[in-house]
Amino acid sequence: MGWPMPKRVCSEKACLPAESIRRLVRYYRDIKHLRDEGEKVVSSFFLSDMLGVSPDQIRKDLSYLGEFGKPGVGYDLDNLVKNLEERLGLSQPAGAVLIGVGRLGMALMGYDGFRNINISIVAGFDIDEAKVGSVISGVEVYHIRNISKACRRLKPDVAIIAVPARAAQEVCDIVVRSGIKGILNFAPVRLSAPNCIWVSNVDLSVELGCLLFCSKVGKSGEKDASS
Amino acid sequence: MGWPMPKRVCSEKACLPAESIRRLVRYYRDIKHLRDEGEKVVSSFFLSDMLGVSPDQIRKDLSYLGEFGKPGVGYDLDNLVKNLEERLGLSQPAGAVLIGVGRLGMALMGYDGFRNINISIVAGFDIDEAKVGSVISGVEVYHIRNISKACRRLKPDVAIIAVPARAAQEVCDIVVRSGIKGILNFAPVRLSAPNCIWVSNVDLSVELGCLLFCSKVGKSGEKDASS
DNA sequence: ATATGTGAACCATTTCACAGCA
DNA sequence: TGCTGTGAAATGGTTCACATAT
Repeated sequence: MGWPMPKRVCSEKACLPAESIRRLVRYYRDIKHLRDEGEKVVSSFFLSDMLGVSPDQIRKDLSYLGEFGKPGVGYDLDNLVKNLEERLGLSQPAGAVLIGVGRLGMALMGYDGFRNINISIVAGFDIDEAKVGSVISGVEVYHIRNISKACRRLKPDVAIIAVPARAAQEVCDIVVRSGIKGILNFAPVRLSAPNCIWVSNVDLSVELGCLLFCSKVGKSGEKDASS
Repeated sequence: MGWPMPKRVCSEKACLPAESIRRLVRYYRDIKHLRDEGEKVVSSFFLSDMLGVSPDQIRKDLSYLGEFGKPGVGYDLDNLVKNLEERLGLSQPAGAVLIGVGRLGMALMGYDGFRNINISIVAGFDIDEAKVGSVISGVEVYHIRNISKACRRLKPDVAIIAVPARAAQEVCDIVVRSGIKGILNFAPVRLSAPNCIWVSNVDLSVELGCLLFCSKVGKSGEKDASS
């Protein structure tokens, strides 16, 4: 039984909550932006205002990856960005293949937010011959039957599945056989994959359904940081 | 300071973890599907296999909303679906307005997964005059300046923001002034909104970045249910 | 015998408090 | 003094175990 993201993730050096990773990736992106605006040094308190996360939480999250700050001073931005990049595995450009060039797939191929974390979509795949050979947002579309061949050439780090629910498991199997180790799945189904494969689900209906529940039956009280 | 989803949500009757709500919405969708296939009664163990969540967790989640099962028997599917629908606030059709008819916006307007939880997008809005007046996936597109007027007529329950990051806060302000109580935000920025507004963020870059971290530096160990 | 519902135990994350360094 | 890094405490979600109903 393959299974979705655990609540805690361990590397050689550290073991940290999945929620911390989420926050750290966001810190990285937003802190890099701050650096690009010319800022030099920041404290966890300054970051707290910017990111909407408590200073304690920020320090704890950062401490999972190393010691990047100077007591009494704060964090040197250049240094912090470089270290986060390194520790998060974002220091060299990563590639993703996208399977399913429908409306959502096309939107993802053109989504320029991935660039901010040094990830780019290197190829698209679809079963529809009419789409094969086209170039969308600068990315070429191939037939699904050529995934394995393309993966040998492009060496993508992860795959994004944006096909209809009924086709998702089959695509997942193909992708796994092609040597991919991480899958971002937009299809509203539970994918079965070997334990060594990381599967992360983005379920748009569930997100919208949760929000509706909160806004209809929830009493708005104290709010709090999360995704 | 407006703020993203708390970790716990309280209604008149109950107070439950946000993660439970996520799971419950998913239960609802998948259990309804099971019912439509003709199944009559299920146990939490059966559902566990189907949903990839422990039977204990399922019973606990369901118990937050009420008592829907019969000891020694299981859950009557018709009854369970009806109750979940009711308690989750999904029993009557809900409407969402979508702001930002770019590639992602168009994909969301055509996303038919929302139908499974009785939510439909009732109008699209954009600042681009070329898009105004067009009909995408059966939904008409209006100019952003007409949001308030349209909201008075359409009474949407929630708004979906799919505009570029730089425009998101302004759109958020407009939407809040129009009386919307829940916002699903796809822009990678922290929105500022009054405390009585629920804001849920879907950050595609962060999701992909997390996955990359896990698949590059994470040691694949025991897996576990989540989003 | 079988399966639910739930209080209690357990465990992980967040928050707190402070030692230590600039 | 100001701020980081981190053990320790507190918080809260998940798992366990069992009383209860069929």
